[in-house]
Amino acid sequence: MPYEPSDYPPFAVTVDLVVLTVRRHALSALVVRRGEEPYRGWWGLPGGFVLRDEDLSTAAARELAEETGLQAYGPGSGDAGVHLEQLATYGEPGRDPRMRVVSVAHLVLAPDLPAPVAGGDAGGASWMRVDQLLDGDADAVNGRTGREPLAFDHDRILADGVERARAKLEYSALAAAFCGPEFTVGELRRVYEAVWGVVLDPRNFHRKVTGTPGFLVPTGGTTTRQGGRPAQLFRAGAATVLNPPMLRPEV
Amino acid sequence: MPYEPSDYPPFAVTVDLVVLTVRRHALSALVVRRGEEPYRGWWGLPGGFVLRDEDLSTAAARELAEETGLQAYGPGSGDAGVHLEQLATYGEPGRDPRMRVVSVAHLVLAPDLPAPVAGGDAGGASWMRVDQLLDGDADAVNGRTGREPLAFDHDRILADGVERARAKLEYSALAAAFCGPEFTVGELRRVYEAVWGVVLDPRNFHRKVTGTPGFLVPTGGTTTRQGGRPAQLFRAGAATVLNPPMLRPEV
DNA sequence: ATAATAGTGTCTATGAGACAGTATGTC
DNA sequence: GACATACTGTCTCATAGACACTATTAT
Repeated sequence: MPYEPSDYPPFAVTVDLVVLTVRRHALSALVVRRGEEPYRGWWGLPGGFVLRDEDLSTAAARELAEETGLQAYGPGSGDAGVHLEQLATYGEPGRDPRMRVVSVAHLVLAPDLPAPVAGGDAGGASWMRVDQLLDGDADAVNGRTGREPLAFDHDRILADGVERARAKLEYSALAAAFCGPEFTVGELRRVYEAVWGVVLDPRNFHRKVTGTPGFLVPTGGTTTRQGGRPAQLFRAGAATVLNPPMLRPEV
Repeated sequence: MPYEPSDYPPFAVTVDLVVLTVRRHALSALVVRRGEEPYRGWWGLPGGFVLRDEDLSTAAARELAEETGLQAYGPGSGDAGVHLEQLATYGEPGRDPRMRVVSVAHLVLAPDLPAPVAGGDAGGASWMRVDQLLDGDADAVNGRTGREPLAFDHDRILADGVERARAKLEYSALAAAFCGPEFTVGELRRVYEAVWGVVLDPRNFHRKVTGTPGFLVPTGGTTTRQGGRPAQLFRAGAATVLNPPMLRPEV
């Protein structure tokens, strides 16, 4: 039974990006206005086709740079850049009306960007609050919430990415990926509060994160940019996994 | 810029399966002897091409049934069958010498099968101990361990699948997926011990799992198949997430 | 002074881990 | 009887969560 890959149906492979950041105390995602059919004029996740000799994570990093100017580092890469990891793959027949397209979604965690992102080949890019994008009962039977759904199955991809980010904050040191190179404990706490949508006790949070070895490294500096008493500045430590984990409050 | 998916390079898309079980106190994976080039005669993970109108998880379930006879249920499906979830996607150029192949790996957790699995279109299938398949320094500079590496990048896929399984036992109720429909607390403990490669205190384990609401449901029966005092039989409860988690001992 | 945030200390409830001891089957 | 496993109870230590209190800035 000599079967060759070329005997099998051809697929197009794309990467889609769930780029998350925390802006003004709200978890936000990067969306682009689509300039092409299908779903022309709709908001969607940034992404694009994987090139012939390109690895999946390379394609994701390239698309990220094209659409946002952000430099990513994959697992095990250098020290500068934002966090990028593979999220999941979506390949339902019919998810793209043109042909069979399999999309490998990636998750990017970025610090708050000073300038609004510069669009690539898409019409325009924008940060939108995740709670407004997802908003529970989307096109539920009666609940007209007025929000526009994203193109393709991007609502579901975004939801999966947000859930992954929320879960990873519990047992990894990734929260620092939402901050700049130097940050205070209070700023880190506000990241957790925005991503989880909860309020955390500042005192217990401080004790917890400063007591976890390898999580935070004091840089020696202080800042008063949050007002109040000057706060120590930290940078992310070498620890990548948090043990014991930081559990989100149950409600 | 009218760009169409068909303008972009064609990929073949496959699913590969990391099928894990616990046999004789050892975490084991299903491997098949390859009957075709490339890597003819090597052991590899079961898998195959995704068909034209087939979802990714459907393809994984189909390949699983073809090669093992196991019936899978995806997330949100019925009540019979083994656990199947998407693991990750591997698309490095050159991972298949024939052409560009992107493989969506899936993880299957199955109870110990009474009969050795019946092969599909592959030469033969076999359970092999994970510790023997992975075994630290594979083709390390000098450490000739004598083990044969798997075809393609299946060593890495297997390692990722094993790590996912180990991590999921901590915070999910998935350990029961390795047991039959009815099992004792001791049998469940031996699953944890085999997957994590540790020894757990039977008394504390018993207190922990029976005290977690929704994890175990007593069926009323008892068994002495492990020897000693008859043990209560349980089936998996509705709980899917374990809170607080069952942390693996550090060391 | 007031307000705001940073940081420390202290108490309590809960759970993990160590381990004594009892129960009930097979040989 | 010995032995194996199941199960219960008790103790100790670590940690999460609640919250009082002090410290240091801006206005």
